[in-house]
Amino acid sequence: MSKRKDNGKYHRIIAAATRVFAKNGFYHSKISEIAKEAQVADGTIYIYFENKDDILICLFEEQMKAVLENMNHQLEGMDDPSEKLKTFALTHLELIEHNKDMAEIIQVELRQSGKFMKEYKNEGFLRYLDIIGNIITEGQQKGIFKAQVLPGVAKRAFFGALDEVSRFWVLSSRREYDIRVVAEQISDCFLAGIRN
Amino acid sequence: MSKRKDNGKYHRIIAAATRVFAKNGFYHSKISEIAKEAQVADGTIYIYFENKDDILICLFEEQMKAVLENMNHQLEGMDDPSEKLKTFALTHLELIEHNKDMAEIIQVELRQSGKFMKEYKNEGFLRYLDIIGNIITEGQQKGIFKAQVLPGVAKRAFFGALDEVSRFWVLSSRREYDIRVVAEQISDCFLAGIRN
Amino acid sequence: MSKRKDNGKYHRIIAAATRVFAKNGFYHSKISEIAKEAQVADGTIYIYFENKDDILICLFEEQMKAVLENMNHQLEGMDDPSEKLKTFALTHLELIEHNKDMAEIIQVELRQSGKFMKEYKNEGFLRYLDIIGNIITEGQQKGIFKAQVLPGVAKRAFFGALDEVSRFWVLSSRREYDIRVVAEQISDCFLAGIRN
Amino acid sequence: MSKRKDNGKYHRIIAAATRVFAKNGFYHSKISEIAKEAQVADGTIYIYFENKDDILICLFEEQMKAVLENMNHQLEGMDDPSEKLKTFALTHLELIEHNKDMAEIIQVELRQSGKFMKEYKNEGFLRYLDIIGNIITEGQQKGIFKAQVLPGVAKRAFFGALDEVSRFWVLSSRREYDIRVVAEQISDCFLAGIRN
DNA sequence: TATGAATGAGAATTCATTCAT
DNA sequence: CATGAATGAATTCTCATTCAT
Repeated sequence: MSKRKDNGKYHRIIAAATRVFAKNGFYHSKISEIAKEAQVADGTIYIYFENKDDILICLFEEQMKAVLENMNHQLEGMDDPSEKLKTFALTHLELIEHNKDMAEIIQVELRQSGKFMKEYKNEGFLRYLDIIGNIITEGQQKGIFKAQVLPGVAKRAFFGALDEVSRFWVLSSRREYDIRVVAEQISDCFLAGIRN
Repeated sequence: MSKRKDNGKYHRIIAAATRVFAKNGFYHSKISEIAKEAQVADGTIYIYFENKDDILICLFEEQMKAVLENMNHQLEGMDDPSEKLKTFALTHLELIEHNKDMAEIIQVELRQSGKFMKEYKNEGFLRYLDIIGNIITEGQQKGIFKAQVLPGVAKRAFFGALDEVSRFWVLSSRREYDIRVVAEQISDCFLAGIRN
Repeated sequence: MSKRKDNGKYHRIIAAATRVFAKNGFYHSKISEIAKEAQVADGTIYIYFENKDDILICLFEEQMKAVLENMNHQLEGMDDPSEKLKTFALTHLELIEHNKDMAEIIQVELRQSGKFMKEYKNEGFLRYLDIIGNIITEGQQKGIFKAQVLPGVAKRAFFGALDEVSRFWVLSSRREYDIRVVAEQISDCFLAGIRN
Repeated sequence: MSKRKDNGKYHRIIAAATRVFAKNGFYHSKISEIAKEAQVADGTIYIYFENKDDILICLFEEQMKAVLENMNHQLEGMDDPSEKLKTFALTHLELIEHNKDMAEIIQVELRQSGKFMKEYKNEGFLRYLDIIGNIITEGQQKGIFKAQVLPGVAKRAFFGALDEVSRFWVLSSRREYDIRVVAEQISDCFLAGIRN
């Protein structure tokens, strides 16, 4: 595909941007800093990305793809909806723990509206939410979960609980509680709340 | 640090900024637009605020103060921790519903790290969370809530659930579910999860 | 109209741009150089002009207005179309001689198409041409000039003759012929050509 | 200075550049667009041309050579200076009509000073002008044209008249008058003006 | 010769902030 | 206190040119 190098420049830039955005925030990050971090010329970035915004979007989609695959892989072969939710919670928090930079960007930067989010239909995220929604629906069909629970609300509530807990994690950077304990508390509570 | 020599101007600027920030996002909002919206000269803003960041912080604290007062007022005279949590949920969502601009800013803009959050110790928010924490502790002391629940985790989980649901609200701008139903679903589920 | 200075900044910028554009050509002129030449900050230019292109357009229109007024003033009170044409030629060349910078810009820069000319309907110039056209028509009505001459062609031919001669002037910067002689040669030849 | 190792590539680039420059103007044309239009790699252009400026210069000289040859060929065998001038006018306008792209570049782009024209001694053009000059001198020697006419001025006036008329042609793209009529009007007028 | 990915100098433009009035 | 014209630092993005293949 190329004559000269190309030593994974695309991914090097994504990786560099992840670090830089996490450190400074999107709006305080300079293209030149990302370029330096990626060991690439400023102009090179514009070969691989449309503009600064595009880096953030690609970064997010790239990551969301991996996150979705990983989550689906973890849930594969599971039958019990309750177990699935527990696994979801633990997997999510572990992910956050192991990708603090990424987590911070997703939680903090990508939530910005500023010509973002509003127009950018965040499909990856919606599919992530739907994994939870589907588990809940499945549980209701199996008669395990209360029928009156609204999956559209519950999936957001469950995700929101995990997210807020992990935001605390990411931003505070001190680990007050063990991740397994936190995951358990949240999934147990939630399950107790929706189980018949 | 900002001179609060009222006159109306201070609050007019806060109100204008709320609208402008909500519309464009913090980083895409211009001081000059806020000034125009507040019917004030650009320079005047610097009499009442240190700089652009300061507007956002003041805006947030001003609002947080009101939110806290309102919430405490709603909970005043209540005894049953379960009722309190239900009231918290409903009050929070009603607040969001009636202050979309404000809600968007708090949820979206203030979460930005970019030289924010990290240094800015968001005490108002922490006190808001502690209202939930205190209710849970109280419930545990009364033997109503499970003792093994960690209030530090649970308060964030509960808030996170409400917050994610309301973000959906704010950003989507369509009202798929009734607020009272949503509040009930979340508090019922949570209560079922932590009650003995 | 202003609190602080404003010492003719608009015209100072126009004047500076005239010099800078004439020296470097439009595309090799930097805003910062114009700013320095005008003793103004770079940003100040954007208070008075939309962008770099706008400077050139305003510069041209400003000048065209003056040129038109001057020409109309010179022709005022004249009756004989032949005399008028002679006066036009002399006035035009004198103008060029006294405003070399301006002349160079109009002749060279403004002719650029590059997103220019094509869209920018150059009304000032058209009105300038029409002065010639009207003189010719008038002469034809008076029976002095040949009826078969097409004013729409002749006005351009006459102007083109003057223009090409003066381009030579401007670009060569050496004065091979006296301006009065040149003006006379051209108007005499042209008049001999169209007179009955 | 440019290697003319033909292959077709050299002329393909010239032809592509002609189209691209005419469409966008020199400064808004990108090497990469010319390369694409010529079906050649960007780098290949630098094998045949020194730099972007060089393309324009070569383009111009290449064209001027053809124009000169064509004009000399048309005038070959003619004796009467008047006939020659008429032929010059018609040939010139026909050329413009059949090479609008080329015409636009010569008229518009090449007139730019921008580190051009001033240093670039445009010999082709001067020789083109001299064809006119020589015809006039010849006519004067034969006693047909007025002796007091300055050939150095008259050649520019005649060319300028044709040029301005054809600029109108090129830029307006609508054909208000027939080319033969226009050529006739201009040469007739000019001849009437200089003939004894 | 031919290629086209990579380079990086360069410039236009923005906008928070200041300060003379 | 209020104003808003002026400032100029800061940053994105472009594109001619190079050079390893």
